[in-house]
Amino acid sequence: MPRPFYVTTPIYYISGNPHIGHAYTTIVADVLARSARAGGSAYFLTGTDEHGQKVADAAAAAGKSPQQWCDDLIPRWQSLFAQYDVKYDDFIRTTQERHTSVVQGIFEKLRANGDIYLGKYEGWYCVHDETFWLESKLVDGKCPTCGRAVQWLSEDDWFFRLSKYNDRLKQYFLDHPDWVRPRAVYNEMMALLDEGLEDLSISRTNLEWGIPVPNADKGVIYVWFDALINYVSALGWPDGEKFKQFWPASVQLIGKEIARFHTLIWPAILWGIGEQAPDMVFAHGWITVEGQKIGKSLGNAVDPFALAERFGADAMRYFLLREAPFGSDFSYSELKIVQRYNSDLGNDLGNLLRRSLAMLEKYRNGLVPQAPDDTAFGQQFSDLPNRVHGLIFDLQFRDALEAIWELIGALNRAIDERKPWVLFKEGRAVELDALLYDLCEGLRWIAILIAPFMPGRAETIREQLGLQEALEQPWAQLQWGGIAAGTQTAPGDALFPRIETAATT
RNA sequence: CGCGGGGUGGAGCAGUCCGGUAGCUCGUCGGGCUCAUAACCCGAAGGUCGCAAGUUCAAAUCUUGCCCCCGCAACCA
Repeated sequence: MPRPFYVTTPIYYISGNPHIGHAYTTIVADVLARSARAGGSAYFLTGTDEHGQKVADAAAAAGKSPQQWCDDLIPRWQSLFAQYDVKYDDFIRTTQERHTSVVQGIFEKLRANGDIYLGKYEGWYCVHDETFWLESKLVDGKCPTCGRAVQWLSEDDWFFRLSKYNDRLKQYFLDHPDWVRPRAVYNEMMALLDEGLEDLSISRTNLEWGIPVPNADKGVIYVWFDALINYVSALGWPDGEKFKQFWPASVQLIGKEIARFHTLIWPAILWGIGEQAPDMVFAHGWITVEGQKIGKSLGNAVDPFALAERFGADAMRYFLLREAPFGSDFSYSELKIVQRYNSDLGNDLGNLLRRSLAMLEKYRNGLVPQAPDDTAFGQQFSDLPNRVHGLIFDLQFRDALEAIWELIGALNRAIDERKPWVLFKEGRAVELDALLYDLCEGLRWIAILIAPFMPGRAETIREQLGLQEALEQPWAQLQWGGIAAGTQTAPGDALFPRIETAATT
């Protein structure tokens, strides 16, 4: 029985509508969770981050209370994930009582042991934007966003004694060189540790939308301190059954811009309350549009709903994980999606299913023949499931998909080389049966292996093959020869109908 | 000297940590096949791996300098 697998996404800050990047991270987590479930138990957490100034501002602009604003937006996020076939186990909202009580509990515990203390927070402050600015950010001594004069503000805030954990963090990084990935992010965080960490202000007295500092007459807890704790509050820290079962997290997925919070501050908080740091934090890259970062200010945000509708959840999931090595930025364009769709999904995979079942239908009335004695494919690909499995849990999704496509390529090649139409015409039944069997069995493997990536189409393949078994099964036990002779197949519509566009013709 | 990432055949990328005949996908050109979603299979052309110097028997890969592009710098995955 493998160790229980716990994967998290960042909780998404709901100051606006979701974009394709939010879908991306969540899909990756879903692929990991589905893969883990096939071999054991897994828990997959996502959710929303609902406190802080920006949410308060956005709500005010819409004439709503912050809570109402969040409540109204939640369905938008949940329907996004549903549209991409994401099956999370829990969806946490930082405004839920189960979360706020844990945050306050952790605050209290850290204050009791001296890791949280009262100090002074000082800096340049723009009253209009309600934002603190570093001296270096000021433009001509004025607010860089609104141009108004700034004032020197100093308030009493609660501080987290982050500096105390600098050495322990550094040692932890040295002892666990793979705990932060990819390498570039690890190096960047190490550089910050070498510079030395300063204590962190974790309360705001000028803000009301947040979790109140416990046993204090004013102030709310800094939104990041609040947000990070979701990963354990959702499990019912400190005594929840799920917490005992699943913590520490196996993989925490984040975007690279929030690496410092997750790899420096988060472990320190955990250590402060006597818990373990997660096994791995993986900071993935950005989806860019023609090399430019996606952002509302740039007006190039990509609507994930429209993409799912146009290409389908499975094709989008495939594209996002196949296009670039996980961890790197990659440039998105609809033309690229169409090309991947047509070549990899339509031509290679869809067409393989179609031509295989068409021949089986024509030559053998759609019935899977006897398994051959000679299993060249079984030999050649016996290691494939373990290989793919290993690559997935090493978060090398692109390589995992390429490995699966090697089998698809080999099957397409076998058809050309062994010419079943000739075998049929010449009555060479043994050879024909052997090939047809291998094609069906290969497709069964493919359905099982791609299921975490493309759960919908994998299921379609399963149905067309006439398989009775569920696709979610331990890969280690996958053996060539699993599809039973006599299985009635049912050819259907094209798996990925070709998309014709001006650019592809 | 704020931190970091990147510059590889027409396009998009891998490979760079642990030097050893430059790889993948798409596109292009030629051929094959007819089971199939004008799909599939085989072959070919095409790169002084940003520039320069250095280390080495050997550098895309290590060192140094320079040029260009792009992110980040307390709340954008």
